[in-house]
Amino acid sequence: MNRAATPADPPPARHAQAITQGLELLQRHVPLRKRLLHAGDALYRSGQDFEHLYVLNSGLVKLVRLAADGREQVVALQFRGDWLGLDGIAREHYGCDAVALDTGEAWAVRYDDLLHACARTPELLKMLHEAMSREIGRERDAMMSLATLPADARVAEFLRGWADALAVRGLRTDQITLRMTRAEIGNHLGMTLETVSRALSKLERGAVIRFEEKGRRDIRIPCLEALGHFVQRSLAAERPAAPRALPTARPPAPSYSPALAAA
Amino acid sequence: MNRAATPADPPPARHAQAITQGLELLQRHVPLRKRLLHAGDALYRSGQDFEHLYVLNSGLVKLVRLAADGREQVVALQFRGDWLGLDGIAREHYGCDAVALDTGEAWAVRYDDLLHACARTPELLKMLHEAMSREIGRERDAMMSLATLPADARVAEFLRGWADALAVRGLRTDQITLRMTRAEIGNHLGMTLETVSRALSKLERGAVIRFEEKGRRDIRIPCLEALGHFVQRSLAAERPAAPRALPTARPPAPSYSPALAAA
DNA sequence: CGCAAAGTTGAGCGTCCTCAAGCAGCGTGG
DNA sequence: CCACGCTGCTTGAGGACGCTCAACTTTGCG
Repeated sequence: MNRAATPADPPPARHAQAITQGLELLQRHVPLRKRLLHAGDALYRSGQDFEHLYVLNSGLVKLVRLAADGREQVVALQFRGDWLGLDGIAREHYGCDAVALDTGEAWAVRYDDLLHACARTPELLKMLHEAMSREIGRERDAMMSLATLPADARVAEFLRGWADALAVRGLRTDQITLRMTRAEIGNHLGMTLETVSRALSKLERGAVIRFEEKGRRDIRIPCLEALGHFVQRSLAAERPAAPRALPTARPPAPSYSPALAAA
Repeated sequence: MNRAATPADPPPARHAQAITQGLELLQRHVPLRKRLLHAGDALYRSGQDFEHLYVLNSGLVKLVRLAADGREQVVALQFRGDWLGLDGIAREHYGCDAVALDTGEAWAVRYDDLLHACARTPELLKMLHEAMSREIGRERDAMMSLATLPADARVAEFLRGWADALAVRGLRTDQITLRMTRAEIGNHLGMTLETVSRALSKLERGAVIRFEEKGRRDIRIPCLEALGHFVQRSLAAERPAAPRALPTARPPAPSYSPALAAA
């Protein structure tokens, strides 16, 4: 459980270990209060004074942003090892509600304590910065999904992202239990619950996913790549030739293809 | 220019000073290389090795995310005082192209140097964390715009955000010079250039904005609040009663209304 | 002066939203 | 135990918002 990760391990296992080791590091160097969560519990709410960061040890949490006019938006889903409350640092108030979607455990860390610990344990600081950096990247991916994909593809991409999150944590990716209603998924993806439902039905008809016997909240993913292919087909269909590239970017276009080229 | 900000200053001036003081702090404690930018210059490109963070001292930069399949997405606009390259920390490669939209100056800071300086100057670390936290918050606001607003309102909200960015920096907000084409704005907002054009025309007809004499890239904003009102009217029109609240959030709904209640 | 790039505006159409009806799972109480 | 109601899900029909295609105007630059 705490042997060093080696290059011989398959990548998902390496990542899962990194998360576990990060949690151990945290536990060893920073005073923390563990908090048990049940589905529906709010870890914190938008507008409350910021004092703690939280690291999710298990379970699943949604972050819901609230606009002054009453609009709500599920801006992120957080899994084991993810940090919660990062948007509170700058404003000194949390910017979202953090609501558990499942039973789990969050570790509360006073931000001040964390900073002191970071001063003596640089690995901790590195971990925090990577968490924030990753969060920024994830949000940008989400923006791109919202802005460039049709509804069906957005749902497919959402499932792929969920499966990726499981893979990184060393869990099986051929089966996802959605712990959200269609309305929540739709809200997160910028579409109505009916459109989510239709998109899932379409994915099932295309044999990209399958529903489990009882309950249409458990989804089987026979082949992960098929989800990606579905996205690409959606794009090819509505955009036969050139993607209307932005004028200012990349005159020659080098050979590497970055961005989503992770594993 | 470097007197302390006092509570007597109006809020925008306080923020502008904070930015200036932050830049001075940086300059004083961290080795940095200044780099002059012209419109179209790329500060760095997606996929390049991450080594430097950049702080914008003047000018305007867009961040463009590139998907493996060729899609491009303008994910953020950065103004004076903003940090660039934050999404590179976790992956050790930049996740976007950073392209100047205007003449300006960026300060390059080696990330390692910055960390060393932070160890001895906690204010620096605070500044970095606030920048990252703010970025996360901004991106979430953008996501909410994309997911919940109709096209017209999204354009109005975009202008409001731009004006806010100017206000925070102590600049006049009654006039904006868009340094982007309609296509770039549309890409950023998840709509076509034609829709951007129509939305701007509609805002002009509604006397919410006015075009400057020559060139329709300079926009006058007689009244900042009018932009917000326009957004609210768009929402009220298509959603007469309840906003279809998410099931799990806020049973009672307290009295404070957070989120966008800044400045 | 002429060309290319950017912007505006209109007409037609497709995707997705709205509204509505029906069904399935599930906890409650008679 | 089953009726009942509630919440969540699915599916269809119709309509609207925004995209596509196209023509034209304006601006900027060599």
